[in-house]
Amino acid sequence: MDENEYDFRRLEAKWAPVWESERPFDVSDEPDDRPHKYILDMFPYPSGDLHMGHAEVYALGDVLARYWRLRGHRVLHPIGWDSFGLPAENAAIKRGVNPRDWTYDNIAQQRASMKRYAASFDWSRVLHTSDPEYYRWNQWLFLELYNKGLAYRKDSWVNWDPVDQTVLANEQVLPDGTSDRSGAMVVKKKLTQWYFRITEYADRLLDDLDRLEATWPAKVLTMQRNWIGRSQGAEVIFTVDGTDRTIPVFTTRPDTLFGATFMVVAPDSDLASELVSTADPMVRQEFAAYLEEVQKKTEIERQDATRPKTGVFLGHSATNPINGESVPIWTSDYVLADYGSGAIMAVPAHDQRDLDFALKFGLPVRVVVDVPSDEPLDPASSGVAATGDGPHINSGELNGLLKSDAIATAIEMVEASGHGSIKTTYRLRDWLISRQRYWGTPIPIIHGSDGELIPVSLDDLPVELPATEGLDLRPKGSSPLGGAEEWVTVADPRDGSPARRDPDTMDTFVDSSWYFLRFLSAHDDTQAFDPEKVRAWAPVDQYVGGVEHAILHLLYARFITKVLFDLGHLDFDEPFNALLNQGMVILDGAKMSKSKGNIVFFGEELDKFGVDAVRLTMAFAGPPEDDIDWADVSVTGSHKFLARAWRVACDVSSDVGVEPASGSAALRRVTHKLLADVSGLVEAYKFNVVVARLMDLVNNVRKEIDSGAGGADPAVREASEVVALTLSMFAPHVAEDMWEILGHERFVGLQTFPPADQSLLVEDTIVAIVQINGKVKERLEVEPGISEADLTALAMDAVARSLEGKTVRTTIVRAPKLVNIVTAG
RNA sequence: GCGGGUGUGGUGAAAUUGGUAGACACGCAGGAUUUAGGUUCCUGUGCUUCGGCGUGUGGGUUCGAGUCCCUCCACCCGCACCA
Repeated sequence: MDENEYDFRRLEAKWAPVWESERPFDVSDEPDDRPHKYILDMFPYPSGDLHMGHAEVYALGDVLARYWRLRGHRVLHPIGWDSFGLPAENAAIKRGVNPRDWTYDNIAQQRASMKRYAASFDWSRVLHTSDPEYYRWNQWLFLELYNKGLAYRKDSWVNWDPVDQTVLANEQVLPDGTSDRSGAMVVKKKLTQWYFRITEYADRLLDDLDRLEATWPAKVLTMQRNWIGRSQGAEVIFTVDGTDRTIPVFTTRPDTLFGATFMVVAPDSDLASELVSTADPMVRQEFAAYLEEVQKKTEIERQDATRPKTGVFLGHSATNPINGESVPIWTSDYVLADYGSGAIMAVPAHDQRDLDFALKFGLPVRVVVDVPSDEPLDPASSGVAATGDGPHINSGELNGLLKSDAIATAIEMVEASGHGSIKTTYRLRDWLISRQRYWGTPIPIIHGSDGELIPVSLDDLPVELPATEGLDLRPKGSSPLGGAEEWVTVADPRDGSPARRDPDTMDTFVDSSWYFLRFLSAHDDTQAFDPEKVRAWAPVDQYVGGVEHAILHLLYARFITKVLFDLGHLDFDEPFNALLNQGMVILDGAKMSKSKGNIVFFGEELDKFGVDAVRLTMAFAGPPEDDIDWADVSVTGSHKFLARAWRVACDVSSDVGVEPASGSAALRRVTHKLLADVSGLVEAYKFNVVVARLMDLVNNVRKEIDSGAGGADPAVREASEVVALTLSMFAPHVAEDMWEILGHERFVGLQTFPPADQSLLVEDTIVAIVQINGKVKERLEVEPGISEADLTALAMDAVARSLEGKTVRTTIVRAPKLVNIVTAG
């Protein structure tokens, strides 16, 4: 190997061991005066080696971490593994390996790849969520929620695979309604599961999004707002005729109460079965058949709004509290059991779904809002519901009122008679956290023989997973942990009688909802996190990760943070001050996938072009939020640029510390303009522009060396040092080597940017443009301080020929940059 | 259907507050060095009938619009019977 040739393999082999032994980016617990920054990349799931998506997120996250160090901040940039989860278990079943071995083998591989990738992580704080040292505190968190009444059990309808005998996530149900594992038609089954009461936080989760407006992507804010789906309206209470059973309904349009001509109840609700139990045998039979049909439908089929309405009459009627009218009660699957009260008042004239149903089953349609339109058409004959505003008719005291007044008046009316009130409803459901899986955090609850739920004492945590030996991990409808007889059987803490552990494990999103706090006290075995460290570092200043977590992970982490705030463990209630969602790395316009065979492998790219070239390409490809099509970018180009930058450092022949003032003013201006602009650019995530400016600076140094004063020019040294510093954000090996070649002590990543010299930023001359009627005609070199009058005179002179025979009407002057001459006619 | 976003050269993309459109690259063409190729260095490269024309379409505001407003078109993403 020639030391005078740029060779990325040599540089990687040279520097990786140095960083490995010196650990320049570990953050100690010693106090430090520098301002703090907590930069966090979403931690990976260990499902094999790293892929190009990881290459992007860890390249971009490292740009930000390294940037803040260069700005003189103390930066915490930790990494860990989200290592519980289903793929480990699937691999275990399929290949007969131990899920633990599979997981930790993959972690070892990813860890080696990450080190090779040279991200500036603090390797002293690594955590794995599948370590008992971590999930112990996950269990502590569960108990904190349980004690606060935020973790509870309830019956619910879940996706059930009748062949594999297991619960499936919605994502595991294919569009045709079959299981992605067994191919069997998925059905609904009612099971008792653990939930976290996230709905209690719906308002705060929604309202606090306003505080993130400037620092989170608009897309994520919108998605979360839609997901929470706050809807304001009223609850109105109907009464089943001949009984004192009441049915509350939620409506956003209480003003249309006079137009309610029937009610609809969700077929899978308790109310429907209760009502039908006292109906004719004929009705009962029809209902039973309908319910069976509905339950055969998948969630996907059911959500198809274009499907014709179906339903049956429930054999009862109810009284509308606003006008005492009796209306029939039907059931239909367009009403959902778990939204609102699972029952609605149907106003077919003013709601399309109700109208579709009414027309199908011949139910009456009564117009109560006179919606002005070009072609007034009766909804019953047009088939189009009138959803607009207008004066109310056929509505007693509401007649003549417009929507907003009518809503207020209607609510007053039902409130006065004790039949309703203002009400807010949410789309957000409570978070189902039970999983009938092995590879997760055991739920720290003991079931007494009397059915009592007994939380495991904090002293007995962690409840460790039993060994897999002798366990049947195959899906069978209940958790494999239930088969670990010795593990599951415990003495009831109350009286020593036989009791059983809860056999379920927690959703792995629980693990990741607070991991950013654990990094602050990764090895503390006395508490989940140290409040002192939390005060020093949290919340996270900058979070980096994919948009696929826009709802789930980010919503859960926000929820858990608010819970911990309420419990007094934190003094902030939003976990991530700023969020960057990087795009995907795709190939030939499509997402990479094994089946399509369009995969670029992380390791192969590093072998071919080197770590620095791949990282630089990630930053230079375009705005970080956009997808990178690997076919459209040039890693070779990045490699060539890095070699060019490295050679520039080799050509510097002045001494360390040489006074730059005597150097080329033109080159110094380019150098200092970059220094002046780099902060704004990085903080606006314009990494691609920083790289472009860096290339420009290198081109300028090259020119100065080759055709200017040469490598001895002090400005060349100054520029090369700024190149090394700036480049360290993108290409750590090249930057570190340049720094050494330039005669400095390592590490370049621990230096700070010199301040930009403002006096150097002023141009000697600038180009003013002369326009006629807004079109550019001439360019003039002028002094920056030129007066408006002088500039105008110069401009007039420059375009005199074009102005011949024309009358100048007015002149717009923006000295020193622009003159626009407006002519008449 | 509802909500959010994006449209700029052959390609990836730049463009403070409205003020030189296409920075920086890739690709391509030509040249120098070397010469087997590659590397390195230099020059050119939006279109053009050489008048001009150009930021998806059509309009508007303005002395001036990629940027602001309206219309339409295309594509991407999210949600989708949520009462």
